[in-house]
Amino acid sequence: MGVCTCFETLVTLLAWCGWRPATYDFPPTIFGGDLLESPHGALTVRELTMPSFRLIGLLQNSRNGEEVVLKQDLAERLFREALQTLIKPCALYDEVWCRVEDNSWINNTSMPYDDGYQWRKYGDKKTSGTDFSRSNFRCTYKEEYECKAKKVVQQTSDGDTPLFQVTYTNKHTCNFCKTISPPTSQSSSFGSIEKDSGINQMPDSMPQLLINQGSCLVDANNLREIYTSASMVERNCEWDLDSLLMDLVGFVSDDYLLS
DNA sequence: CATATTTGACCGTA
DNA sequence: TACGGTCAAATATG
Repeated sequence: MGVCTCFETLVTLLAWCGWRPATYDFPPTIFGGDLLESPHGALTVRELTMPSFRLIGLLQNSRNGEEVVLKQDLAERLFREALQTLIKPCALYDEVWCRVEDNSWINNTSMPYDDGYQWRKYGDKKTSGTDFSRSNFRCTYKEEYECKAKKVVQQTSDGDTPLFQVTYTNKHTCNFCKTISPPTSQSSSFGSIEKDSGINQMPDSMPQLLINQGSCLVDANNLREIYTSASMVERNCEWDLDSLLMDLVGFVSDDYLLS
């Protein structure tokens, strides 16, 4: 498993667990630049898109102007952050999805994140009643695939934990770079939690991504089975996290030593 | 040079 | 006429 595949795998797993990488997908001015700190302050991540994880961008940056840390150390930090998030995903991201109309979803989040699609900003408006501007995005592949998907990002509050309202309209028809999308009524797992008051969390179903593992494609569900030990299952726990960590760090370390 | 963002102009709606 | 969504030329970025 090469290093990029390793990271793509990790990001896929994280996406499934609700982890949200920091990106500059949203107006950089909000954060004063294109380097964002993840909310729990573990890493600065740059130029992260899913599923094409831009490893170079990640490795080029470290916190607080430090010299780039040792690659293996950086990898371990990333994975440890990931594991912490695997254990407590909901505590880190108190986000809520609300359905507005049939083709429209609102996501209130303290952390705008790369949702796996590629967007192009086409407008920025000052709106009445708020000091924050509203950013309009359309799918990058609007022309190519006649994709009508759009999203609007509106910061709704300031302070230590600013809030953002992200409105998605129309489903993607491009089927390009899809990882996580607003929940759909067709989502089987989503139906079970769509009960009270129209407020929902993201569905917890594994994204149906195929992960390029060497020469063969492996369904993400298979990966989960690999890293789920019998004892963990018995205790109704999720993952054999230590095994996952050691394997991932091992993959990355090997690649670093070769480069 | 290709692609993305910024930003004022334009236009539809209420 | 105010507001907000979109366009598109200018500008930035890699």
